[in-house]
Amino acid sequence: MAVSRAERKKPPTSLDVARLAGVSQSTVSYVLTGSRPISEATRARVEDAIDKLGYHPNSGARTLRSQRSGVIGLMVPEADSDDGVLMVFIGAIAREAQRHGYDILLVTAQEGARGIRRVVRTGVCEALILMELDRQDERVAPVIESGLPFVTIGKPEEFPQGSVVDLDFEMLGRMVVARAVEEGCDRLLLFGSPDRKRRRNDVSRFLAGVEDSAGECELEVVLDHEALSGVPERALRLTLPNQRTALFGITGVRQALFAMAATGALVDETRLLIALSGEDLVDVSPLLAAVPQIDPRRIEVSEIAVAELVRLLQIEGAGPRITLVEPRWVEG
Amino acid sequence: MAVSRAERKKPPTSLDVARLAGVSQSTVSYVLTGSRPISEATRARVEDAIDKLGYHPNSGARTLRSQRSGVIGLMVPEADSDDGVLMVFIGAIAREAQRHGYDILLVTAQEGARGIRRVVRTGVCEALILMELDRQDERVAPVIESGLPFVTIGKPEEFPQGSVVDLDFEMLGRMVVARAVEEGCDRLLLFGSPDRKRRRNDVSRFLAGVEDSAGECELEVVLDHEALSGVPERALRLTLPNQRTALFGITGVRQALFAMAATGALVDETRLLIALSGEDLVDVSPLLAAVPQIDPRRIEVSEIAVAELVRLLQIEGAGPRITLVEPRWVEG
DNA sequence: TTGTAGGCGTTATCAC
DNA sequence: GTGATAACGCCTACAA
Repeated sequence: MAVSRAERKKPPTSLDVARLAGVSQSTVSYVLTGSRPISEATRARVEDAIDKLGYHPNSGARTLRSQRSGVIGLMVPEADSDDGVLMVFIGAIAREAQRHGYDILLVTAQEGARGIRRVVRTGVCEALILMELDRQDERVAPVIESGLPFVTIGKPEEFPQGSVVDLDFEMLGRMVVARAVEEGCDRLLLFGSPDRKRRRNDVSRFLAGVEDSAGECELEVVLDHEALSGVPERALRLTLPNQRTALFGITGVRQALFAMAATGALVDETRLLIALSGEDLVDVSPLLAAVPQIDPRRIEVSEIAVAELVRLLQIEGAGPRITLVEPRWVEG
Repeated sequence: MAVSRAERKKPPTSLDVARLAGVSQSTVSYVLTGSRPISEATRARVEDAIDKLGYHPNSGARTLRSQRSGVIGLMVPEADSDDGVLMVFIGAIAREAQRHGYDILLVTAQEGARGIRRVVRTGVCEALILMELDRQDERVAPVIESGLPFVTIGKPEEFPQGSVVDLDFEMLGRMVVARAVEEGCDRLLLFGSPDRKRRRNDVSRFLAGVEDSAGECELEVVLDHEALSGVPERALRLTLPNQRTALFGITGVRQALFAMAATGALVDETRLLIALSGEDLVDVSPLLAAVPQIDPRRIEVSEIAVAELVRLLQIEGAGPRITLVEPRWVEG
C-alpha cells in the first residue's frame, strides 16, 4: 500500500541544514551555488549537515527563484523503422546531460508546436534539443519565438538561430566514392528509403558529396531508392561480368546485410558492400566484420550536441555555431 | 545570436491574466484547477484573457506550492541490442503520459540508485516507471524508501510495493505450445539470448508456461540459448525426416527470420517459425507475413503502465496491483 | 460567487 | 566572511 501523499515525511530544507550547521540559510545557499566565497571551516560544517540530513535542494523552489529548471527538452520523432538508431542518440544525450547536471524531458513529435509552447512557457525546460526536423517543420517557430537556446541534431536547409551538430554527410559521400574506387569498383549503387530521401536533407548532402567526387573519376553512380528488400537482386542484375559494384546506403544497412548474405557474398569480385555501421548493429556484428565500415559517430554527435547546449546556457553572449563531425573508417 | 537570459521577455503570470480579465488572482487559479465553482461569465472572461496572453502556469511555482511536478521519471535501461523494442515502449509511454497531462523525464540506468535518490529528493518527479529491472536491482530500494508511487514494467521475482504491468509470459508459453501441436509439430525449439535468460525472469515464466502445457502433449522441448546466429543450422541439424520442428524465441526474432530465410523456408514440412512480432519489426514485415505471429502488445503494456500510475497518483488510497496483458495471435 | 493574504523553499540584494 | 530579508508565481484556507 503506497504511503499517501499527506503522510509522506517531508524532506529537509536548507533551513534545517542551516540550523544543524549553526549558520544562516543564505550561507547554505552560497555553499551550494558557490556564488560567493565561503571560509573552509563553515563550508565543511555545512557539507556535513547536508550529508547528515541527506539534503537535496528543492527543484521547484530553485526553478521558481532562479528561472533555471536544470531540464533540457528533447524533441523526439515518432518511432519509425529506425528505432534502434534513435535509442542510441537518446541514451547518449541523456547520459551526457546528466554528466553536466541536466535532466532530459521528452517532448514527443505528436505534441507538435503546441507541445513546444507548453514546455517553454511553463518553464519546465530551459533549453531544447531538436532531432529529425523535416524540411519545413512547424515546431521550429515556437522554439525561436521562445528565445531559449537550442541545438538541432541534423543540419536543416537554412541556418537556424540555434546551434547545429551533425555528421558531415558531404564528406561521407566523398569517402564512399574514394573507397569504391580504391577497391577497383566501376559502379556505385546507392540504396535507401525513398521516404527518407524525400523528407530529410542529409541524403541530399550525401549525394552532393558523392557526385562532387565521382565526377573526377570513372565511377558510375546508380541511385536505387526503391524498396530495400530488392537491393541485392537489383545489385546482381546491374552487375556485369567484368565489373565490380560497390553498394552503400545511409539507411537499411541491416536489411542489405541480411539480404546480400542470403543471395551471395557481401564482398566478392563483382560486389563490395560498404556499411555505415553503428551501435545499433551489434546483433549483426559477425556479418559486419567482413565489410569496410564507416562509423557515423552517433555517440559523439549526441555528446557534442549536449556540450554545445551547455555552452549556450552557461557562457553569457555565446553565439550559435555549426559543428560537422567527420565520419571515420572503422579499423579492422 | 541567442537572446540572453536577462533580456528574454518574461511570460505572463496569473496576475496579468487576472488584471486583463478584471478579476482577482485567485479566481484565475480556481478557473485553472477547477477546485471551486466559477460562474460561466467570469470563467469565460478569464479563459479569454488566458488565450489572449498565451498564458501557461509557471511550473516551478506550481510544483513548489502543490508538491506536484507533473513529471514522471522513467528509468531506462542501458541501450542494448534490443534498442528498437525499447523505443516502442518509451514512445508509447511518453505519448500516453502527455495525454494524462504528465511529462516524462529520463533517468538513465547509469545513474543507478543515486540518480533515483536525486530526482526523488529534489522533487522533480512525483512518480516513477521502472523498466527492465534485474533480479536484484539496487535501484528498487531508493524508490521504495521515497514512498513515491511507482509502476514496474516487467514482473519482478517478488511482488514489490508498486504496481506491476507486464505481458503474461506463462500464457505466451502455453499459446506457443498449443499452436505447435495444432500445426503438427513434434518438437519445439526455443532460441534466445543466453544473457537475457540469466538476468531476467520473463524467460523463466515463459518456460514455466511451456513446460506446464508441453507435459500434457507429446511435444519435445529443446532449449537453444546459444548464439543466435546459429539458430537455423541447429534447427536443421535437429530436424529429422519424419518430424516437424516449431521454432520460437522471445528475443532475436529478426535475426532468426533473416537467417532462416537465407537457408530455406520459414515454414515447410520440417519446420515452422512462430514469431513474437512487434512494432519494431516493420522493416521485415514482408518476411513476417509468412509465419504465425503473436503480438507482445508493447503499446498496450506501456499505456496500461501509465494509466496505472495515474490511478495511484490521483485516487487517494489506491493500492498497487498486478496487470498481466494477454498475448494475442495476429490475424492473417 | 468572489476577493484577501500567507507561505511553499530558494536565490540574491542589501547590510554588517 | 556572514546574516537578515525580499521576492519568484502559484494555491488555498479564510473572509466577505
